[in-house]
Amino acid sequence: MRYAPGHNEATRNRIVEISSRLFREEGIAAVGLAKVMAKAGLTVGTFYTHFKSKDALVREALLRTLDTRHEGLAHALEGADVESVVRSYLSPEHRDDAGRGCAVAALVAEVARHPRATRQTFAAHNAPTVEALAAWLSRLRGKKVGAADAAAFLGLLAGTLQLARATPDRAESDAILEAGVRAAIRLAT
Amino acid sequence: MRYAPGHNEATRNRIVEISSRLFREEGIAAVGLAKVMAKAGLTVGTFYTHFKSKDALVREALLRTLDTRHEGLAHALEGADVESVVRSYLSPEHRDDAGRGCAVAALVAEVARHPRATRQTFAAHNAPTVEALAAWLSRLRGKKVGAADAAAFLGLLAGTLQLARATPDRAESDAILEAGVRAAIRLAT
DNA sequence: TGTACATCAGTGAACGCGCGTTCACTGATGTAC
DNA sequence: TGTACATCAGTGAACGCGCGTTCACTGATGTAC
Repeated sequence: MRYAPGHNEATRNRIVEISSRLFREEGIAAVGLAKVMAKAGLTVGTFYTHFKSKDALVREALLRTLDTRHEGLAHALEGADVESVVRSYLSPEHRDDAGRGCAVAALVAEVARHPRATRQTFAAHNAPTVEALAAWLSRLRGKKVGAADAAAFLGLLAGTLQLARATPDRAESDAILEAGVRAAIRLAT
Repeated sequence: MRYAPGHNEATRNRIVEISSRLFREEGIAAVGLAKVMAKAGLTVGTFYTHFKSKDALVREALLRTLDTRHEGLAHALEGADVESVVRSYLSPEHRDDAGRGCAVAALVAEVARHPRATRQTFAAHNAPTVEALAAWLSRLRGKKVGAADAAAFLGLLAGTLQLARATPDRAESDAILEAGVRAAIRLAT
């Protein structure tokens, strides 16, 4: 069969989107290529006409997810008050839907154990978000907040979300999210 | 061969210690039983005379690691100033030696995706540490700090350590640790 | 207008490998008689 | 004192399975002549 122009890009795109979701939901190691390709309605063999290796897909999925988030973030931080920003990150919805959520919270620990190339992709495409956070925090505090401080702020958000996700008691998990909101507000202002 | 009394316990113990280290270093999924048993100087078959399954070992290793940390912590927090406590957690040494480090930072994201039994073991054996942190923070702030707030504080520490671990540029990673120290001090006092 | 060939995303079977788990067996030492 | 049997941590080979990766092939459509 012959394919419409852009068919290749569209398929490649679909594979990236699907894997990005699955990686965040189940972890990178737990997601096999067969599962990704089946969700894309294709067989495994096709994978290698689009990507050099699983590692290459991992990097692609990471940068896509991080870039997409950054695009949304710049807009979301525009004039938003601290509490609503922090509360939407540390929400039960975000906790319960890791697949559509923050890649840092879902994958940072696993990425830390990946090859340098993966870590570099992660760091490079997380940097714009950290910069945007730094600018936002600077505005809130009325004085210059550096990238490292913004990263620590992101660490608080991601770490607290992870703890909430690992806590089996729902009321306790909700309370951790609330405490995270309080802590983040204290830190941001 | 016949074995000395306590030999069974000693072997079981060794398997738990070794796996606890490897799990924190490489992640639970990435560590096979063959690797654990080889490090213990045994063959894989022996594993099942000591544990029902890999999942059972995971729970055992988690509770052991968390209990051991809690024992050390109560002593470490006794009269220690904020900065030295926080700085020893967010140290380059801790970042670079995950195998001997905090199980929360190393494994919380992976545990969140494990069966409920594992999450319950994790939560139950992490609770004493959170309580000890809450008591310590209460002393520092001069007013009652709840368990959820202490958990958020632990979230800041673990999340920041994870980000530092994933950051390939060493200077940048060091700066994140320093920023984490500042944030934790602000939050604790 | 008709024929031959090129293109290329996708197929599907196979590859070696490591995984968790099972199981018949070993063999040094203990106990029973 | 000597013999028969019980104990039990450890052995090592095998199991089915899913993994990432490879590769000869397909087949609908495009282009060349």
